[in-house]
Amino acid sequence: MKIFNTYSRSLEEFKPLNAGRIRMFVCGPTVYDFIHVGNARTFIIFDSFAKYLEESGFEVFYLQNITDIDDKIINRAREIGIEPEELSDRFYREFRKDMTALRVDSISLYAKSTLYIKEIISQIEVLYRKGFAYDSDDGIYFSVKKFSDFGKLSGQDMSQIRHGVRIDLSESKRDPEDFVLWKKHREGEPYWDSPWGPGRPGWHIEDTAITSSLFGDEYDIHGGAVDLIFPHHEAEIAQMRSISGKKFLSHYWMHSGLLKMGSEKMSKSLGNFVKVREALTRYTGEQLRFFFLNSKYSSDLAYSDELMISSNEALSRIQNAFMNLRNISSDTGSFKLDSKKMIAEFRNLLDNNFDTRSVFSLLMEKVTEINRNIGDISRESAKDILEIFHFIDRIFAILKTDESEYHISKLIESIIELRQTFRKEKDFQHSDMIRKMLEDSGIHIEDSGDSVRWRIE
RNA sequence: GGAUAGGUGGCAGAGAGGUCAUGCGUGGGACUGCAGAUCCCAUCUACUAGGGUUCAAAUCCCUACCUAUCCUCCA
Repeated sequence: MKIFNTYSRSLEEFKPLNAGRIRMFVCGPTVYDFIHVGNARTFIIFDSFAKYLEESGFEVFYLQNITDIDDKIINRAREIGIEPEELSDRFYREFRKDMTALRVDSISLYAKSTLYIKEIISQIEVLYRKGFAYDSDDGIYFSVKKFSDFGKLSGQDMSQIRHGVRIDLSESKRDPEDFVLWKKHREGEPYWDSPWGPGRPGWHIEDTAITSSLFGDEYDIHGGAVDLIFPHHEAEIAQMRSISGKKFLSHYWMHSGLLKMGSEKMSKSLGNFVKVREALTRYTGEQLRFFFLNSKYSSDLAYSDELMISSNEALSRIQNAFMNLRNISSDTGSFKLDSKKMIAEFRNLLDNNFDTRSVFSLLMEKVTEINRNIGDISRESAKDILEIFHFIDRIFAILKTDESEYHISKLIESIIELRQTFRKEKDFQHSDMIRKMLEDSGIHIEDSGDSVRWRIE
């Protein structure tokens, strides 16, 4: 398997540190609000990648951190008038709900930063003792100058960095590029005791404390979106390698591209974002997954309702073919596909830097072939072809494979269709009656123009 | 100013020296009680511009222009 490693800027043959076992870490969210679909793209990409690694026979420990203490959390909690802990708890739970709805279920452990304060402090102590960190009036800082490889991952020459353009130059730092490891306590903020007095961790140190407790000094894969490369991932490398003295933190660095609204990155600060929670009222988790996975993971991708709709058309064809194959009851038929061969081809493509786009390109061709021959497929042959779809679904989770859930949703959809015919005929007596029946069964209906959205309350 | 990715058909997006990407959309047709689903055909001088290398370049090299991201926080 080949992976594009950001560190070397090249395609490398992937070799796990321990044969058969992979330790993968992906930066998680700061839980101060609902996550948006841009965040979701990254999580879906790495979820699917982890699923593929497992499908390829590796045992994967997939670790994700949860930043549950941070300026944003404190500020937002203050605005609403609740405790930071209450806020982060709430949005951690909301985040997990989103992940479930998006079928992101490959993470072995979600590690909350505040549960690793002890490890964070001991990392800072080591850095301090070794001379990489210094004590200042408002915190403990990492001295970037002391780590000569700083900038290697992002290709930055630290002498060329433009200081003070966007960041306020702090008097407390020796050098502008230094970053904070420990923030000293300020009135009204949560704090923990430490050798430097009460305070709380800086952002970058959480991740290395968590990975070092669970993985040790080194691990296989570190993932995240490109906007985290500098300075976050550089800082992680600097911290951990300064502590361990080793040549690597993660052996492979994988970065996913950004989701764009128009020509700009979707982000909280620009305000041009769509929450996952909102998107899920319009689209299914499978539709969002298919949209995100049907492009190269490392490229930026534009998001819009229009693009979602066209992507959904393609997904429907796949899902319809899948459904039709499952419903075949004929004993005779001459059409066959060699599922073993197809799956081997898919693996080949995925082994090339997780080329999901080519997989779907090939799958679409096969879907057309299947549909063309749908009347000439025996139950036996359909069973074999379905193996292909099961393989696809194990990795991408884009099909509704749960039989009961699938049939119930189909039933609901048929009832809604029936109701639509009444609405079109302006027979509102009957359409309202159907709506009431559905509402009574806990199925909520929302009309908007010609389309109908529904959800189980 | 520096760094890192890019600039591909109406749209979204793969590919990375020679053969069809794929999907959506659009037009036509087949099937069908209607619709839907599905299939077929067409949309085939698409690769930012200008130079160069090569028998052959969207793909390699040079130059220019443009875009995004990072150099606070961000997935």
